[in-house]
This record gives sequence, C-alpha cells and structure tokens, in this order.
Amino acid sequence: MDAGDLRVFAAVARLGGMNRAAAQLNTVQSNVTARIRLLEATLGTSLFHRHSRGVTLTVAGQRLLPYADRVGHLLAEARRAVVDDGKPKGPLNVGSLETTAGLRLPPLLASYAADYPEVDLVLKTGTTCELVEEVAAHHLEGAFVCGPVDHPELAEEAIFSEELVLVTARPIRHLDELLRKSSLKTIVFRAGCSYRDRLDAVLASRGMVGVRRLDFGSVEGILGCVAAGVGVTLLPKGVVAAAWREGRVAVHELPVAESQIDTMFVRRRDAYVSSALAAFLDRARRISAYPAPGRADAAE
Amino acid sequence: MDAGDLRVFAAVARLGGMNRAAAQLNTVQSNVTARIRLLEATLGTSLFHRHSRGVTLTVAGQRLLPYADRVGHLLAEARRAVVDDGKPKGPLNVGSLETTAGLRLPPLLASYAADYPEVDLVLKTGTTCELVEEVAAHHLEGAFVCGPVDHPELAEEAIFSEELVLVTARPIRHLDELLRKSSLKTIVFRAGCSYRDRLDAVLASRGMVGVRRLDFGSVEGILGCVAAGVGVTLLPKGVVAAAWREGRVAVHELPVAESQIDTMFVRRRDAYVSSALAAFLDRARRISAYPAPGRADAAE
DNA sequence: ACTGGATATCTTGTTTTGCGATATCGGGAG
DNA sequence: CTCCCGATATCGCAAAACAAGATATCCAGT
Repeated sequence: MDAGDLRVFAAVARLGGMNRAAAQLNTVQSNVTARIRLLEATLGTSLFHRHSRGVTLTVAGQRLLPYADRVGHLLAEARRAVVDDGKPKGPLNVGSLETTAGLRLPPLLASYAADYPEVDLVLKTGTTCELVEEVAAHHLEGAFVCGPVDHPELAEEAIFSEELVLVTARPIRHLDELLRKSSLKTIVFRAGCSYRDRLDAVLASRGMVGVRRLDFGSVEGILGCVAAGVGVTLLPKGVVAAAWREGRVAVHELPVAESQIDTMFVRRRDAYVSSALAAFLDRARRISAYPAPGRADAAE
Repeated sequence: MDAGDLRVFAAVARLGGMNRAAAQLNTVQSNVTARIRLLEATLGTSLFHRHSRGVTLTVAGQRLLPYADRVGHLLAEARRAVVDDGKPKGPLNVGSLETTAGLRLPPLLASYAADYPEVDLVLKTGTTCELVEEVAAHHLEGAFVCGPVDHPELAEEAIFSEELVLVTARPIRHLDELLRKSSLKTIVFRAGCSYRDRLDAVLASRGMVGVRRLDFGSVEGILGCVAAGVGVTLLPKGVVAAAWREGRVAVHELPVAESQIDTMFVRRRDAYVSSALAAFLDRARRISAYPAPGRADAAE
C-alpha cells in the first residue's frame, strides 16, 4: 500500500466511479481499475461494491477512506514544511470574522504585508462556524473566531478581547423599553456567528424570548437597519464607535459578564505552523492588547 | 514524494548512513542513494549533509523527518483498520502498572481471553512515564497508568479508583514516630512511578523532606524491605491486603485527598481503536467499580 | 601514498506503471 | 428478446521506475 494508491482510491471513492476518477487523475480507466484491484489484493479485502452505475464503498473501504485523506494531507504538509526555510513567504490563507477584520486587522495586515512582501496573504471572512469548518478541513491555516470553540482537533489562543454593546436607534433608559415594541427584531449576522447567540442570551435573561431575527451579511447593513429603527443588535464597541459619534445609533453597555467576549485564533493542532503563519501570529500577539497571563495556549 | 521514499529517508536519517539504511531495508546502497537523490531533486532541497563518516540531516531534513514517521504510522494504522472486520482478533498490546496488573487485571484478562481467543494479548508492565512514552510512540495501543497525565496527544479515561495506604513494618500511632528514625527510607518503584511522587508529597506535607529513597522493581521486593524495617512505602490497599492479614506489615490509612488516586487508561487521541481494544475497554469499564458520572471521557 | 569506510555513478535486467483496444456485465427501451 | 448505453475487467505493448552489482570517487587517519 502506497500513497499513490490511496490517492486513486480516494478519488474513486469520492467520485463513485473509476471512469470519473480516471478523468480527474489525468489517466485512463484501465489504469485506475488495475491499481484498485492490486490494492484490494494486497490488503486481502474488497474495497468497493461494483454495480452497473459505478462503485460504492464496502465497510472496509469506508474504514480506509479517512486514512487516505489524512495521508494525502500529511504529505502535502510535509512538502510545505520542507520548502519552508524559515523566512515567511508563499501563500498564507487565514480567516476572520468580519467585525475583527474591520476593527483589529487593518494595522496588523498593513505592517505584516509591508515587512513580508513575499507572503501572498489571503483573508477570507465568514462566521465562526464556517471558519472552524474550513480550518478543520485544512482549507485555512487558521482563523480569528469567537471563542471558545472547544474542537478536539483545533488549538486556540485568545488574541483580542472585545466589549460587546447593545445598539439601538435611539437612547433608551432601560431595556424594558424594548419590550413594549412588539415588532422588535434582532439584526444579526447570518447563522453561525457567535454574536447572535450572545444577543439571544442577553435578551432571554431579561425575559425576551422568541424575538424575530433578521439576518444580514455586513456590518454596514446591520447598522443601517438599526438606525432605521428596525431592531437592535450586539456588536463590538469599536465597530459601532463611528456610527455612534455621528449620532446614527445609540449604544448601551452591558455588565462585564455579558459584554466581554474573546476573539481567538484557531488552527489545527496537528498542522505545521509555516514561517509565514508564525510571523503573523507573533505580530498579532504583539499588537493585541490581550493581557498576557490570561492567554490560553495551544497546550490547553 | 511517496511513502516509500519517506521510508528510506527515515531509515537513512535514523541510522546516519546509506549503507546502514540499505542493510536494514534489505536492499543495496546504490538504490538508497538513488532514491534519496531523486527525493531531494523533486523537493528542490538538499536533505542531508554528506561527509566521510556518513550523512547528517540538513535543517530541511530535520523538518521532514517527523512527517516521514507520521506517514509511516498512518499507513500502518490504515492497514490495521482495513483488516479489522469488527470481530476482535489479532495482536493487542497494552501496558499496565504492575500494581494494577496484579490487583485489577486478572479477572478482566481471564474473561477477555476466554471470550476472544483469537486475540493475541500482550501485557507490558512499567511505570507511568515509561508507558506514556510507549503509547505516544505507537508501541502500545494503550495503557493503565496513574492519572491524570495531561499529554496533548493522549486521551485518558478513569477506569479504577485506588485507595493508597502507607505501609510500615509495625503499627505506629502517629506519623511523627517516623521522624525519630533518622535512617527512614522510602521504598518505591523505579523512577517514573507516580506513587513515588505521591509518597514524597505526603511526607513533605508533614515536614519530612529529603528522605532517602530505595528503588525497587517489584511489589514483592518492596513489601519485603518494608517488613524488614528498612523503610515505608505507599501502595494501593488491595495490593498489601494479603501481607497485612499475615501480619508481615502494618497499613495506615490517609485522608481521602491524599489517598485517592485514579488509574486511567490512556491511548493516542488520533489512533485507530481496534475492535480488540474496543472490546477490551468495554469490558474494563464494566468490571471497574468506577462511578460512571465521574468518568472523564476521551473528549476531555 | 595507502587504506578503510563511506557516497556517487553507470549498466543491465526486472518490475511496475501507463495507455489503448477490446471483452464483459447489467439494466432499461423498444 | 434483443439492442444499446454506461459501466468495469482484461490483455498486449511501450515507457518509466526500480533493484542489483560493479566501479569510481571522496575523505580522514596512518
């Protein structure tokens, strides 16, 4: 059994047919068939059920598939690790929440890009759920998300600490005023953003349950709706500071227990930390105002 | 880059020479040289420094070596996972502390061996440190050790709960009596056994520090020395029960906080749990008197 | 300069891999 | 029932990779 064999095995399993796999692997069908049969012979087990519309995995094949993927990833990572000579360069794909990207990352990215021009940095924004999945699937080297995520395959480290504030159209004395408005809506990021859960919890603890939600994809959109009186939202203080100064919205601070939220950097526990990522993280830690002793390390 | 290439790379790196590697791989030196050179060419980096007494790794080679090992382990594990059809069979290598092996495992092993005759079970005894290393290095599928071990690559689960007792030659009213004997020794397992650390802590909290130690490799040897008045030891109550009933030694119970210790089963977090191991663990959990709610799971 | 222990290179035979063509199988339409 | 379509299985041949042995080379110690 060999890494090459596993590569064709994975392709056949995923595409459900040897013809399709052959096309994807830039080879011919007879070749794929031969290698699969050889693999089955050496393992002494049949890996696929053959039928008229292609092939499906046997139970033994199902057990093998995850290993094929892991071996593939490991080899790719090994290649990257060997090529990496300690100087940050090459691709660096990281993810971030949109709020973090807007509020915290600009100075970080600016100085990083200036000092390491050979790094091709790609920043993908998304919700905590989406980003965690992408990191777990090896598609991103790491991401800034709302913590803690507590995923067994991921290591996390607190980088920023945000103060969340309730944002409304006009100042209110007491949250109870919100209750009077039956048409109250919470305006939040699309499903998966942790701020949404936090807002629900804040309102629920004050007796407001089952409030209707309005999903939005951008900070500006959310603030626009809030300013128009459609509903309330929960965002980091820094993000709404500009809109607040301009008088477009009103902010309301919350007790520390409810307002404080950590932005963590997550990465796969077992993945290679490229020089580019190491330098990026180092700079992120320096720029962050996060108190050193409270930092949760990867060993946690 | 291929799994086979990494296998010869790892052999060369570990043995420090292509001749030695060729011998171990059952091939000839020219072959090894060729494959290494090809590997270096495809990676675009030199992996070894050649000199008159063999080869040593370059920094790039040092980065690659751990991946070579991991790929090797992963492939071996994949083979096992495919062959494993759900019925426990084949080799099962587990480790255990000697005390646990003597006190808890006999009924477990007896019933397991009776129900699964196709499993070739090998039990290796050692200290917590040794066993943890062996499990981490993939040499054992799992082991019973003193917990918690808190190793990032290992998952642990509490199985047994032991009550440790202080063992002396003759009954004493108060621990202070021990202080009078200037020649007092602690008689413990060889370095690495957690019981030793616990005993040091127990004595230290009562003002006895710097007590001389005597290392021993077997429970019987330790009890013999204690009975002869050479010193004191700390062992699970059940282990010394027989010697105590015969009047050879005296036991002294300790406060719960000091006496209670968990025996955990550790295994690699990322390793495949063979059917043989799954059945073994299942039976261990059933036999154990460990309270179910307090069980720390692998997810911890 | 010689020697012992090491890697590099070259040649040749063997094995593996890749490709193309063809055989085979199984279900659905006519 | 037969034909056809979309699959996999099998075979022969060429190309590439690999293994083995013989030989060249390099380097330190004597």
